[in-house]
Amino acid sequence: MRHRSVTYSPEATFSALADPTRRAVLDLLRKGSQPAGRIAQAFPVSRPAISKHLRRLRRAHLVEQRRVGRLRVYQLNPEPLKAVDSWLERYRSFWHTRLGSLQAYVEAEYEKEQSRAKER
Amino acid sequence: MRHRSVTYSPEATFSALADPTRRAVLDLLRKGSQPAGRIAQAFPVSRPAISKHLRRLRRAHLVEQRRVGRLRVYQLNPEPLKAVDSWLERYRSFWHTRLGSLQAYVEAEYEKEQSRAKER
DNA sequence: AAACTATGTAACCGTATAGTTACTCATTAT
DNA sequence: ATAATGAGTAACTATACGGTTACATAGTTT
Repeated sequence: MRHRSVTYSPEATFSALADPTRRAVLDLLRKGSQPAGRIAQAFPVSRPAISKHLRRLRRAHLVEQRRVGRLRVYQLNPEPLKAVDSWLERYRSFWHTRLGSLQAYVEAEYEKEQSRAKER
Repeated sequence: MRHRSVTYSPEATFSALADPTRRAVLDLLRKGSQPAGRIAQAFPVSRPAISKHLRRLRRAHLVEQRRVGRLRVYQLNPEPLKAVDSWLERYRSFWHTRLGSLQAYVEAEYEKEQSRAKER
């Protein structure tokens, strides 16, 4: 059951990561799993607010929840972050090779094409 | 002027990337810079909608705009993605080393501490 | 079983977002 | 000069979001 082989929607992942509080929660969980209440203590917002952030993180599979007595212990799940990492892959070439200049070339090419097009 | 040494807010970057249309625009620009109109043609939504997406991408510094005649040519700027990449860095250890088991340990430790705490 | 505790949900509010159509502005073509 | 074209902005609408307080639920203590 630990390996459900889920596909993580970049949709859910990126929008979960868009909120600073949620990123801070993840950072906190890097240092170890914690129950909801203790997580909430680390933030100036109300506990229900954190509860909602945790739900969003859960739906994005960025955290997993285990019930321990009346505690709900949250644990970081880095899988969706791996997905982000591999999404970034296609852009890596852009900062590793000098592709800016190539881009400039493509642009120039396009603009030439544009002017040619005008002459039908 | 090309090197303004800007700091990219993960805030702006992640929320820009949260929208599938905007990610698609970036993917499109990977293949070369294009004017706004041509970008818009690639999508089923109205041109003003794309215009607004482009503004958001601009504010996130994920694209740059150059005016060429009456065209506005958009070019991908991978810098903020590099920032995302380095934000991810701190999580890489989580999927490279086997930290899951360590986490389990920390949890157990915490729970023990909890029970001890009860006894004042 | 009654009281307490941890956590999630409901209902509500204000603001942001993505989309639309209508309009404006600047540049190119006639 | 006038028309046409590319692109951004304005105004509006519906929905999502983050926050709040009040309430519900489940487990733990006494």
